[in-house]
Amino acid sequence: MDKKIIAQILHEIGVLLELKGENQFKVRAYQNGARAIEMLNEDIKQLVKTGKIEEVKGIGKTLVENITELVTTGDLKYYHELKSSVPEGLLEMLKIPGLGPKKVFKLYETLSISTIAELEYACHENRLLDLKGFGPKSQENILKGIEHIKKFQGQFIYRDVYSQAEKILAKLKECQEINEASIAGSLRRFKEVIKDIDLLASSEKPGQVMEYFIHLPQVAEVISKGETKTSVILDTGINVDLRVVAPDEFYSALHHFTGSKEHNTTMRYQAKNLGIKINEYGLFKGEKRIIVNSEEEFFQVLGLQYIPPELRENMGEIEIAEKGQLPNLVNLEDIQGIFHIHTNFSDGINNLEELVLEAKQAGFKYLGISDHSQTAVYAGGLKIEAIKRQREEIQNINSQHQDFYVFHGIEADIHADGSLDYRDEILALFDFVIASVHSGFNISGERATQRLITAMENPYVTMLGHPTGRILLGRKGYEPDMEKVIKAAKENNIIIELNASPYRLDIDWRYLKYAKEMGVKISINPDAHRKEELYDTIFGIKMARKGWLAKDDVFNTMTVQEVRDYFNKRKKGYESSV
DNA sequence: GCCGTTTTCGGCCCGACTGTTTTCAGTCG
Repeated sequence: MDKKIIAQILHEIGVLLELKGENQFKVRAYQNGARAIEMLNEDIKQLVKTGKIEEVKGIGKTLVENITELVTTGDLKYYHELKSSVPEGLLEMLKIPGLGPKKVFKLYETLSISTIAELEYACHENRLLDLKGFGPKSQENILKGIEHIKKFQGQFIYRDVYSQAEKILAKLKECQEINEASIAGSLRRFKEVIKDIDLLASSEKPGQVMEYFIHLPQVAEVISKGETKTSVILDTGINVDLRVVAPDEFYSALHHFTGSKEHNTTMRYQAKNLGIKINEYGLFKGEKRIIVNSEEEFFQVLGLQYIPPELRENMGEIEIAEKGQLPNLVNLEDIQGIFHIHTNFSDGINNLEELVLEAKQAGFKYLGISDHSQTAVYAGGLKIEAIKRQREEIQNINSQHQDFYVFHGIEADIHADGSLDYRDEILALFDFVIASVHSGFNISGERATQRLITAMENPYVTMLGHPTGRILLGRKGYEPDMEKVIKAAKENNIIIELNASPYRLDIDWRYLKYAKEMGVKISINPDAHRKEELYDTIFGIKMARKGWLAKDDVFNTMTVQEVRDYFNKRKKGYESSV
């Protein structure tokens, strides 16, 4: 059992205790404990074995016992007892805006409501009206919330939200009463999935700003409106929160509203040690406010290096910033070329030449073509004859372009047993081979892990494609043990793909830091099926930054000559071993 | 439930807004 699952269980215990009306500080202790475990660098089994787990801050006597039970038996009796005492539907009900643990439990206790469906029915029957703490407004809002959840499941992928946020922001900047405005929240932190848009503005006249905001043409409904905080729903169904602060509060507020909540919490502890209090209006030493004129200055006051928004997830960034050792994060300009491109030989829309022209225009120096392999019949996977034809076409293109190079690769399907879709002598024809899973998703995590590892042990494989097969908000993917997969990549000298399709963003950024520490290179691949999708590379860059990657950690920041040398060296490696 | 050199007891991060109240609990970020 790895630390991620342990952290999840501790977190869930916290939520369950909250639902049962337990002491809020006990709840917090479990949630702090969950975070502490998540942030560990060491192997948790080892920590338990050596007893060092007791030394972890936030883990006391009870949590040590619980964690030890989880690690040694793979289970926790207390967790099961707790879980069985709380109906599962109550956790679902927490997703309805305006409903927190107290109210959910009250509904359960007094009206025996334990699912969203039951709650919806009860609202239609007006049964919430007599309940203390509830009234007609809350009943109405709950129904709206349920409708919203059903319609949109309450979440959106980054790409679909960002352009909307930019448009609203541009409109705000036109408002004369606004001094400064910015995107904040999870969108500013480049989270792959977004719940709502957070915007921040500064003004002397917040009331007028709010009036201006709610009358924007995209606004479909006003949820709440105050002097400093207003929430609306756009015609596209997404929530937007606008906060307005005084001009000299802007940068400390920007930090506050960018979050994450966990990052802010740790920042407050950090500040407290220096005798400074942080709230959304600024930094305070006693009664006296310390005014800052940029976010850089905000961090400086607290003795920290500037932490870019994408790193603010409480994954050790504050500690490292204190030492001044944050990485210099990779940029789009560092990318020399891109791999994992589909042409009309398989399921891509464009031909090779169209893709090359677009790539040149985008400033790339090389492309790595990788169409589907023969088993992927649905996607027009390449038969042997087509491979040879494509090879000739690529050689032809390469002879025409002096300042651009096309590498010939393949996206080879990984079969259920981990074997690849072509014989070795066919795989040997390519400059590079991306091994990916496209079928048989319903396997255990253990089998998925073994399947990927077996594929990576094939000496002809260069890269592992979209390691979990997830589709954001759509498909969970097979759930391999990513730490084992990354270790195997290291042992077999395999590059791991960060699939930059906004629907995938797979490998998950949460594992990038580990891959970096292990010295496994990451390739940011757009998985483009049409020329416009070459530009999806930017979403991969955002995730790479979120995962702490610097230029040197990313394979396709290498020049065309460096890539050629790398592939040639690999080829020699397996030619001599075969 | 966790923590600690002012403490082994009594604290634990902070504030806005809503809907319910008639001064505030609950939710949210």
